[in-house]
Amino acid sequence: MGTGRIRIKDIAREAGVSTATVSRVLNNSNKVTHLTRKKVWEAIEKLGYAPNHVARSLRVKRVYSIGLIVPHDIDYLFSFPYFNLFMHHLAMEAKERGYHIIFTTSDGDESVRLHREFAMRKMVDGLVILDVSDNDPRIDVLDEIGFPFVVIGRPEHNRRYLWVDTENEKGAYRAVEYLVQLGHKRIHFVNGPTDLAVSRQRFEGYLKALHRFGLDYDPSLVHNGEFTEKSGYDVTKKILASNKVEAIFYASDTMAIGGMRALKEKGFNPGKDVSVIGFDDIPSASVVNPPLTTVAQPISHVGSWAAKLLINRIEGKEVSSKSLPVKLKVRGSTIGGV
Amino acid sequence: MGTGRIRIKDIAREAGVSTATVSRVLNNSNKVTHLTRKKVWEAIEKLGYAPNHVARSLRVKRVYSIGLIVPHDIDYLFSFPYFNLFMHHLAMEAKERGYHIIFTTSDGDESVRLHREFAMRKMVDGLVILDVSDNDPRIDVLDEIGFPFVVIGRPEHNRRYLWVDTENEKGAYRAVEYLVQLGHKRIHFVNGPTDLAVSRQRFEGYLKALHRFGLDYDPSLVHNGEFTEKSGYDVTKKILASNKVEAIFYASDTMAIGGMRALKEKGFNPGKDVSVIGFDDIPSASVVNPPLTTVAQPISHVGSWAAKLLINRIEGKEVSSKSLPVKLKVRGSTIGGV
DNA sequence: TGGTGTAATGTAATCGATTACATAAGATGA
DNA sequence: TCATCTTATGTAATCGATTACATTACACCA
Repeated sequence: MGTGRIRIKDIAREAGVSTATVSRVLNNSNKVTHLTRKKVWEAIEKLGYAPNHVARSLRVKRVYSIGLIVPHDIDYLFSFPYFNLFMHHLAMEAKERGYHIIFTTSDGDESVRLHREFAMRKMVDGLVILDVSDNDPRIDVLDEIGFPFVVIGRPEHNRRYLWVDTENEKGAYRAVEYLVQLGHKRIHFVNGPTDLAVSRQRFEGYLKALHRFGLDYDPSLVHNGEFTEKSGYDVTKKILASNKVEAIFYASDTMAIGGMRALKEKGFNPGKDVSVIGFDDIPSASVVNPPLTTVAQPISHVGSWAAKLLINRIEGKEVSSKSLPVKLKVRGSTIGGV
Repeated sequence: MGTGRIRIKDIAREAGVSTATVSRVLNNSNKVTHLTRKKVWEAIEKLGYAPNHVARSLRVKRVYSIGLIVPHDIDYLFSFPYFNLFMHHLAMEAKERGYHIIFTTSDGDESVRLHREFAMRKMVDGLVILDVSDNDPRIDVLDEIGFPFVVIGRPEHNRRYLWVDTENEKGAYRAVEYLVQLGHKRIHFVNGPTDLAVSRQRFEGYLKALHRFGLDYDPSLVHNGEFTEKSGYDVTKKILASNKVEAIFYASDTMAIGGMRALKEKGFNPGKDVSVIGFDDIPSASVVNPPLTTVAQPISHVGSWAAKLLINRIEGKEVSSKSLPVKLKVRGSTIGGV
């Protein structure tokens, strides 16, 4: 029957104790008699009290929430695979530790200002940084303030901060390795934007695999686009205009799906006369035709590890960055696949 | 160079005014001289100050955030179409008004407790209720406390609360109407769970269209499942075991995608010898083969209207619930489609 | 010149919890 | 029995802003 207008003072009066004691009961301080504890809980039940979170936060200087500021351009939204899966696992792990997520969107320009504001106004205890690029100004800002954050991805090797990443290099390596095993020799690579670390890491894996299996690196086989369906389509059209193709490795599933559309339009039959591999394993990957062979990212683990590490840092515990394993899923889009 | 340890007091001292005046400048009170305003802003810039959001919230009794508590079972996650699109537009509209989203997950059992807690502890100013069912206890709880909320969907006609909904009935009507126009007479309907209002409303539209076009209602053509790919697959298998099929209307795209898989396994060719229509227009709908004809929901508008209405209610403005229009998108899964 | 009204600013209470410090009540031992 | 120590509880300061109310300064007019 609580209307929410009950304060700790009311509970103290009702139970015949001081507010300090009520607070101690609420926070499980051990220095309270069993009897008083009982009286206090009875009063709480009777009046329907729940402590005001804001007042508590002000005093303890912690809001028990972590911030997630997501660029709201639509491309990004659908290109970051499983975005809500990531977010759910972030939130679940956070809740486990008594935190929740504060979510907002930003367009590119205001993103830095928004991160700074979240930190300076103490709206959250820590921030998750998505979609990081080289020399990301958000990182400088947070570093300068000394505010806790964790980066999804790993932009530069010489920077020291907390990150959670997937094995991008190894994933690309595995994809190329598999294509080589199928007998392919000319392996096209449709990569993401060059200024993203992910792209560089996947390119590195591509290169290493070529080298390992004695294939020459041919720059004309490597193309950079955006992580979108349209870009995959466009780049593939361009490839088809001037090249023979036997195998294409796309740095994202959305690109690969666009690419398959272009291939089919030109009369190709992925999985029969051309091999296509994607990266991510988004939900659509298994429902397109043919089902897409891809390098699966452990997105849910990325989410929970991000929460775990960030909260550890917030609470002053020992932390170290984490790289999570990827896995090749063979489906129908590669020759001889399922 | 702000370390975030600057308080309003420091600004007051630096600018040679009182904290009250600083506060007035920050909140754009008109009763401040141009000169003092300038002095205060200079001090703010110089010391790198940003007001503490928690302290402000405590005083003004508003946290400028709205809560979104999402069930974390994976089925729901992928069956609610465009979940992140909804969420982004919710967040964008909210930000426009100076609010952000507090996001957390719950499993079924704790959901009611969590909603109550968010309200009672004043962790948010209002709540968005997703995935509502008949006699939803969350609604009773919030009503009793007198806490602002907006429901996505419209469970019962005799209840009075704020909701945002799409034209489910009209959408189903349009789907059936289109199938009839294609010449179909036996129209299967694979609906969602019977206890959801959405299901009832779509069923109502199905019935009305049948009636309007002089077709008899045959209960054996109507089936209830879950809004998942697997359920769509299973139900379709069952249908195929005992029925001839010419047209199937699925109450969700994920179901329709599962259904098409079952149809193809049995040698059917959607778009050629059988018509399939979905509902939602999720991203996958346009990439499956054949592309899915479907009733598109204006999810982004649902998000922004939810924010708009809820914030209006929070701020004591006039509000009324909103029903948003759907639209049939003809693609390749219906005979004669694109 | 003095009274009155208005605009700008200051003082201090307030929001609702937590917690440092003070105190009271028992327990213990000589 | 009394000094001492321990444990439970209370008192009041505190977190960092906003704002009701008080005050000052000045303009205006009779």
